[in-house]
Amino acid sequence: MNAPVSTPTSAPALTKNQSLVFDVLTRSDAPMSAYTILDRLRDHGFRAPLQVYRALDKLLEFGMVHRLESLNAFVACAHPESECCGQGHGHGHGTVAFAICESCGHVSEFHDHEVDHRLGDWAKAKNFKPAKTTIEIRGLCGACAA
Amino acid sequence: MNAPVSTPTSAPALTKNQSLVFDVLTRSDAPMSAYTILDRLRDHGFRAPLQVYRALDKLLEFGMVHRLESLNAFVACAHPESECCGQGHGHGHGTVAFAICESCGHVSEFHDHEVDHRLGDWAKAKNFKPAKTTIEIRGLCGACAA
DNA sequence: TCAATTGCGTTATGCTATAACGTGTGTCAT
DNA sequence: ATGACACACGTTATAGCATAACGCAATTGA
Repeated sequence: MNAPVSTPTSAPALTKNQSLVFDVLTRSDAPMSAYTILDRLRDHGFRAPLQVYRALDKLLEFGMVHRLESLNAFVACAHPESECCGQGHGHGHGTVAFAICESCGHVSEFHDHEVDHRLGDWAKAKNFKPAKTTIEIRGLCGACAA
Repeated sequence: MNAPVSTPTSAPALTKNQSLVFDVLTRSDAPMSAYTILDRLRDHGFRAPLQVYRALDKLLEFGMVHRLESLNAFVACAHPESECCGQGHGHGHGTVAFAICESCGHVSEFHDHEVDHRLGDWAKAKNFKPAKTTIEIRGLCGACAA
């Protein structure tokens, strides 16, 4: 009774816990820490951090969620159009960047092919094999910079 | 007796604690966590994390040390030539990127003007005011990818 | 049917970071 | 000088983030 439930639609089937965590992240308009997610899900039977972290690990693996390293927090992927951004799944469009407003907490996810390319060139030149690339810009969004 | 001691050479004068922390980081060829630094400095009278974090805060402010967000660790700035990389000090050359080897722990610091420029353009277009930008590539260095 | 895999729940623990308090010491305008 | 201020420091306690290690339940597939 703990196996993933396949959906009629698409993408990897999520287990109950994974769905709950993903839903919470999707509804949020700001990044959430694992412990905040845990608190939101107490009513649904969550008791321990590991329940959240395990679900997050899978969602990260599926490319449905991103981790913001500079915040120790998580967001749902902003462009769910066709299987998303993952690296190592073949599809997707490479590295994603984030602009994080330090005032309102809003996060904009975007992709810049040229940036990707430049970093890839550097890696190639140095014989470095990239596994995962993090790009996070912290500052003030248009609304907050007013 | 706790005030910074001015050196004959240059740069902001460091206090004793700041010097100790900076020295430890400079001698290390891999990033160090605050707690690892603390352990290295027990013999020099360090007893509590705050002593390390306070020194690190200043060193970060001076641009002499970088924080690796994806590692929760710190490195000495790799290009001490003329006052370094800082943002907000006027000098320096903008955002710095890091390539982190997940096998040997070695970190390469570099700068790509074009990447900087592209991210700056995105920000301008979105009316986003960047304060600090993080770029970290994790993977395998040439030696370890062998 | 049996072994392997995967998800789950629980308890305990470890690592990372900061809050809040008080002390000492320089600076500088009065 | 003296008092106000800023800053570095030391200490204790606590908050916030993440994982180790155990065992159970269900699914899969040889």
